[in-house]
Amino acid sequence: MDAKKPGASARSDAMVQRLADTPRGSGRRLRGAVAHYLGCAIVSGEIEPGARLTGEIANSEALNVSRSAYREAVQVLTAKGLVASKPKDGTRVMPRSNWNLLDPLVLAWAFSGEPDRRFVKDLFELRALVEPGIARLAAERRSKDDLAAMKTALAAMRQHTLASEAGRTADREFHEALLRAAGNEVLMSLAASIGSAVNLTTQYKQRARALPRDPIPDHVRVFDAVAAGDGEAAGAAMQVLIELAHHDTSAAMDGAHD
Amino acid sequence: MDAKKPGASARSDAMVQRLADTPRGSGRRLRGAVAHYLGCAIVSGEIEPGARLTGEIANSEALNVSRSAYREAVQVLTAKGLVASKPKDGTRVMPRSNWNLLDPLVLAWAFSGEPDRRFVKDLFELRALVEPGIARLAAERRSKDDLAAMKTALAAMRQHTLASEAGRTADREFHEALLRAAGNEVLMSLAASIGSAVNLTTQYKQRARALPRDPIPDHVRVFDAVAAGDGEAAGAAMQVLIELAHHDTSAAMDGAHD
DNA sequence: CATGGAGAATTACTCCGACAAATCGGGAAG
DNA sequence: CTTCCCGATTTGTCGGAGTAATTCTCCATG
Repeated sequence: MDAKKPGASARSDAMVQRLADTPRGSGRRLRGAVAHYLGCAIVSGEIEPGARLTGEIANSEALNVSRSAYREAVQVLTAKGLVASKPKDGTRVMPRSNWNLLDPLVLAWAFSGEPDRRFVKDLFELRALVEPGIARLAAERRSKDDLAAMKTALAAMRQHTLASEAGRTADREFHEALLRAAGNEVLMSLAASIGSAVNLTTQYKQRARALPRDPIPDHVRVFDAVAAGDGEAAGAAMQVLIELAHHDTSAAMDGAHD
Repeated sequence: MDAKKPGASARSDAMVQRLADTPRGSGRRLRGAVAHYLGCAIVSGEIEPGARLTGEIANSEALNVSRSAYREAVQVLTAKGLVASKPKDGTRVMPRSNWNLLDPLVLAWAFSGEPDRRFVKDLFELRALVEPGIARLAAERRSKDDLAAMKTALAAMRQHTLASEAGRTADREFHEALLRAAGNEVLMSLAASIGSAVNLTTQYKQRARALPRDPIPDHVRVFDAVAAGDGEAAGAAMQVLIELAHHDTSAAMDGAHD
């Protein structure tokens, strides 16, 4: 059983290829590429929950990486709740309910292929729950510095459009300032995850060449309400902003039927 | 460089001791213990953000573990956003904003010592934002099966008290059934994290021997509203439930001044 | 004096091969 | 039929060696 079971060898080559394809720019190490490869395979459903991964030795050889690198990649997946390992039983994919869907990397893997409609809907439902609340808290607690930061971010958004990298950075800074104003570390952590998901959907929207709306007025409404200290208005304004974003994203996904 | 720099050796012994203290029941491997040790040290602030961890070789020797085990532990921390590693620069603790505070393990580390008042407040703020929304969605979408599951869980809660393990399990099952009814995977993932935090605070409440309130009526109100399909009422009932829990927890933390 | 680039030092990263520990399944003994 | 033990399988841990990336320093150059 040493040599060429042609099927297996063919798949190995394909795996090595896909692994080599995952670009790993500065900082993305080999183990990161392996984790990316496995993570995508799991999140996309290619490997179903309950299924067993091939043994470490075999799998690491198939990917042409050392067992150490492979194991470290598996540790990453384990840390995110995607798999669990036991001696004799091997490494098994955990049920979806155990996955840490809010982890930025897991989100990235989920969006690496065609994003699942259902998943996007769920994400926007979460945003609709949380972000208005953040806006409300921010309106009640914002300091002068917070307002100033939001103001400059808003100005930058006006100058560069949202199509440019600078514009998107300004958008992020606006939301980050809002978050700081809310003064809640846990919400910050959650919002960071959501933010990375937003970036991915935004990217996707652009891929579909749908950039239909000027987001500035909506942001201004949020800012005004926060500046006025009106929590209810801030929450309402943010809710509108999210509903519009959801609408745009849905439209982009519908349009991308090609 | 083999023998006794007395200071370093003393600390090594202490570290080895603390490492041996972390119990690791079936499934908790050595690397898990190392991750626990380092995670606690970081989350507790013992190692401040921006600080550099000692090099792999030195640190793994200090803990009396192999470099492989140590590295895999660090991978776990990296996966949770607590640290980042670069050649030449070493492994540095990331700023708190980068931490994945909603990860169950990170939460466990955060609650391993005296829980931070501020942190608990932030957590309850998140619960106050999210859980009423979950209840509302559940009321609008619940199926007959969901209602049945909630009913049986509620009955179990009545039978065993919340002081027993069976009672707490029933409590978890109630909330899990509610979550399934809401039909949102992302919310499920988030709620799982929150749930683990709730367990920890509950444990803490009991440590402080404060178990002042009968939680059944509140749960019944939520259940009735969900059964009736009244989203607003369900959200309101859940909000009350959370406010009471927050109140109890705060009281327990005040009482635990000893 | 400022500035940019070549090189040295440091650190994490990857690889390898061997052994230990844990777990599961089946077979022997009661 | 139950219980216990033994062996096979798979992950877990170990130690050491060499590679690659990043930073810092220092010197040459403008």
